[in-house]
Amino acid sequence: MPPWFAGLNEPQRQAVQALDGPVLMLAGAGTGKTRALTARLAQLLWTGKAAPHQILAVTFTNKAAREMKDRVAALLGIASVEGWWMGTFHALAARILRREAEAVGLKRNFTILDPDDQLRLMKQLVAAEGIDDKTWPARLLLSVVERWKDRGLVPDRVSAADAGDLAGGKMLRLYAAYQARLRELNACDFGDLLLHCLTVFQSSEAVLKRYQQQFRYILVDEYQDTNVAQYLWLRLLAAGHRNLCCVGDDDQSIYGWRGAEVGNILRFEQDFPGATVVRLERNYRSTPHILGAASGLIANNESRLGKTLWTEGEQGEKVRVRGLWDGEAEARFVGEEIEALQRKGHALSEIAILVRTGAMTREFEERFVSIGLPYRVVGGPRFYERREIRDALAYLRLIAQPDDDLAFERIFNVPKRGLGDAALQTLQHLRRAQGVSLFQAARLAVGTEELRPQARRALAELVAGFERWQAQATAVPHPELAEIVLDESGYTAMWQQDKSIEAPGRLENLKELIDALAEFDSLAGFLEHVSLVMESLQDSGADQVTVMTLHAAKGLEFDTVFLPGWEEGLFPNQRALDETGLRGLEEERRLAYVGLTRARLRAIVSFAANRRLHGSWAAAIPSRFVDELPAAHVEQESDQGLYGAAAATWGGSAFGGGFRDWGETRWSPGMLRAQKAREAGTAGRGAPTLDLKARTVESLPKQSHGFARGERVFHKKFGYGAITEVEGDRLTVAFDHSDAKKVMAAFLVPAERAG
DNA sequence: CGGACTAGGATTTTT
DNA sequence: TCCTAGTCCG
Repeated sequence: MPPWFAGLNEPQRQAVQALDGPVLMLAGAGTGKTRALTARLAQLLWTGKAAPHQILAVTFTNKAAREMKDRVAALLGIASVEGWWMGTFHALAARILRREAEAVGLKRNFTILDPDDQLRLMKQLVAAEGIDDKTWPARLLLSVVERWKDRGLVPDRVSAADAGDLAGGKMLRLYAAYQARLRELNACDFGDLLLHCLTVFQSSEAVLKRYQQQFRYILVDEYQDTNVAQYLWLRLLAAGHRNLCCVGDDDQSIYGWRGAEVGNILRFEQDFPGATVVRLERNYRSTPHILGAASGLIANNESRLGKTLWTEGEQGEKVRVRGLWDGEAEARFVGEEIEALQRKGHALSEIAILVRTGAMTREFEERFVSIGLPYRVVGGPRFYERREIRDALAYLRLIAQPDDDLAFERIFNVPKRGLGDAALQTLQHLRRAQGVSLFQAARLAVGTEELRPQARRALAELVAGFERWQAQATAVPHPELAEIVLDESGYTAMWQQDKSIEAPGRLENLKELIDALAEFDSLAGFLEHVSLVMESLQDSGADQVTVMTLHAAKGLEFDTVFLPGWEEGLFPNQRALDETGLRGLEEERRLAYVGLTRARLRAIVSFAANRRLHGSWAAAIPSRFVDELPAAHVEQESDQGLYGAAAATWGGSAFGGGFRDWGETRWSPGMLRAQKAREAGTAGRGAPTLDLKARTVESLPKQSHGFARGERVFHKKFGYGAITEVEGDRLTVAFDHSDAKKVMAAFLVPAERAG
């Protein structure tokens, strides 16, 4: 028996051995999915059922593809497996489309547009079609196009009903114009990579058959995050040998907002009759308490296949739930907890803070900087999205592909050479009239009186530069060429003269770009890589805490996971709720599930009663997800005595009373103290009620705050006001000097006791 | 053309 | 509150 079977459990072995026919591997969080997958690939090669080039393996990210390649090679005891088709949908589709480009009216050296270019293009077209961009922002219309592409819809397949009155009824025309313009530019956007592939496959039986025959075995990871276009792409390719293995977890589908269809995985058995379904339910990652909390939470979702994750081992620590005054306090709390862990010898690299929105990282960054805690933020501005990198790339793109008008527009006045809107308008006019590219138009304009002498001179120099660089491209090694281009264009000089603090870093990044360039055989190869692999080059081995979004955390695991910001509106995110209702809510819940299941040993959920959003303060209510965590696996904590007046009303339960079914009522000593203080009318400002042991409570009585409608109250942040509504311990207060707000009773004191 | 100012908007994001 | 994109004026 080959070595990769060692240590696999029964379902995992089944997943490895069921090589033929359709297979659905339902792999819960932390159930050793990657292990089974790599073993399966090794098994395919080892049994001789397929050569590497006959296996199509699709992953969600480039990183995942790399890791899988390395792991399979390691299993087989070789340095690397050459020649197989492993990568993301987009990378694989691009590889196919490069060969078949002519069939969809593109040249083989087509450009893959980045999101910035896409938006710029859409803006131009919105203006050209006479659509009011105030009512119909290009951003929105672009996302409409993207969603259509996600569903595999080319312009003439979109129904009038789908288009509705979008863009004032001009949406279909706009989509067609967008596609037409992309063809003129010899360019594709990301969605097109798949969409054009589908067109190729559907229009040529022979071509499709060739690929069907080649790919004897197809394997897809993260199937729950595939969209319709990807599903169709797979179905076409798999129709030949029917050896399709899809791996995923419906409970971890979190990309619906960008077109992913959980339905793909839910429907698999109907789509591929006779499919073998393997369930990996034994979790090797988390403690029973963490797993229990996560399972209880996700059980609130309706649309799921349902799994029963189990694990052996010690119960471990309960999931801690902690309420705090505001975001700042929350960051302080997390910082302190991390320092405590650090003192006990825990590695910072085993600690992560998973936030719902990117903006939330800031509060933690500020805190960590001030206490000197090493951290890194994953995500954020990616290397290839930096301005200087994108500018440099635009130069290189224009050398490789002179029809790339978007690249031309980007750099024709960067560095500033006295060319502006007027000059561009002239060139655009010429471009349209002559049916040529902007670069060609520029070349033409140099020989006319169309432009002012100054602009003409500048443009002539630019055109001459590009002609020279294009000629050099064949003779000079490409990293060197890049250096020449950046020097001669004045781009490097521009940043050298820039006195801002970012300038040196930008020059540094440009150097890095040149280094990266050297790792590729050709300029074209490099540009392909750049457009398909938009990941940052960060991966320092330093011992630092990781801060990132929940989305970015998918597939990762840590000993300790902090989950801050569990507040209604923030998480579940109000916008997700508004836009997709129950579907959105369930996706948010899956996101919470993903977050919890990242933790191996401990998870700490927190929420704040007040949060600053877009500059203004908002009172927050604990997330419904907090209520949904099963009491048996949760330890609830809250602050008291920390916020002066607020502590006095602790008995009213800032964070406890809102929880349903929290088991039997138990009063902690601290609560009793606070309650007594309240009854006695002595606000506990500064009262030493902070007692670590006393803070743990399992249940809090409801309606114990004793506030009534009409009562005058004082709130530390909002000042005086009157209660207009009471819903449990959530009160609506009409503040004298602020709008009416929902606040937690615990943060109110009767007005007569304030001050 | 380019710097300064102002108004609006502000999830999640890999490819 | 903070950032960016668009507008206005020198």
